[in-house]
Amino acid sequence: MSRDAQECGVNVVIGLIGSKWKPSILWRLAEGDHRFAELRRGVSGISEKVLAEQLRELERDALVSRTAYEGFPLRVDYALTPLGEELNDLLDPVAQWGDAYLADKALEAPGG
Amino acid sequence: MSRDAQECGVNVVIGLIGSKWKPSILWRLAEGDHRFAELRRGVSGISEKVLAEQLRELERDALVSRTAYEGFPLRVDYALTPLGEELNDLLDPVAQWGDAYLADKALEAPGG
DNA sequence: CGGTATCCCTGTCGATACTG
DNA sequence: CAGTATCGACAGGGATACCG
Repeated sequence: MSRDAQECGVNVVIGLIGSKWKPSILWRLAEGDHRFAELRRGVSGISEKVLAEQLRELERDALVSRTAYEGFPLRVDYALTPLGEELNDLLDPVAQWGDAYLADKALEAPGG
Repeated sequence: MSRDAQECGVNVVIGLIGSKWKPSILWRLAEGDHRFAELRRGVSGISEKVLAEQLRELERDALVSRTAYEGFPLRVDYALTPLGEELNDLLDPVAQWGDAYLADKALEAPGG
């Protein structure tokens, strides 16, 4: 695959978090550690398969860390890495802009 | 489709520019107006169909404006709207972070 | 609880040919 | 030059069932 699209930097970030669920996962994790089931509930309609998938990618990309505990019942915690927090912070103004954009659009097309 | 994923704001922005080529198109446009063929060359391996598609979406989303001139040969200019510039500016630090991320990864896996 | 395996559906993108 | 039409490939994601 490599990078056929320009390496705008933005493309890198989109490659990292540009999937359907990753931003939501990251937001949840920004609040603190979460277990698998918590994320499953917190994120909305995501399936187990996809959540696990996204989590593995996030882990691979060093944005999220996974901690498994030995006891029973099974327990695994997911948390943002420093890198993940960095990105999350960076994305905060973007999120605000996105909200404002949405509000603006709502005004233009109230009948939506 | 609507928005099943959380409206994190980031998801909004990803919906706007999270496709394969839009960031690159936006970067080009950030340099100033461009004609269709200029974008086609500037963006790399994008096909006419996809470029036209992306441009229409960008226009629909009020990020890009289209200006057609009557004369011949045909001439159409694309430019960032104020909103588009806003977003582009906002994304600049994100792009820098993305570059740094990439450089960092390159160090970790030189044999990549 | 915390996952993995399977199968399918859909959207996105790519190649190519054609039009005003 | 600046697109549109058509067809096909492919990856991401969804539903469901099963495992340690």
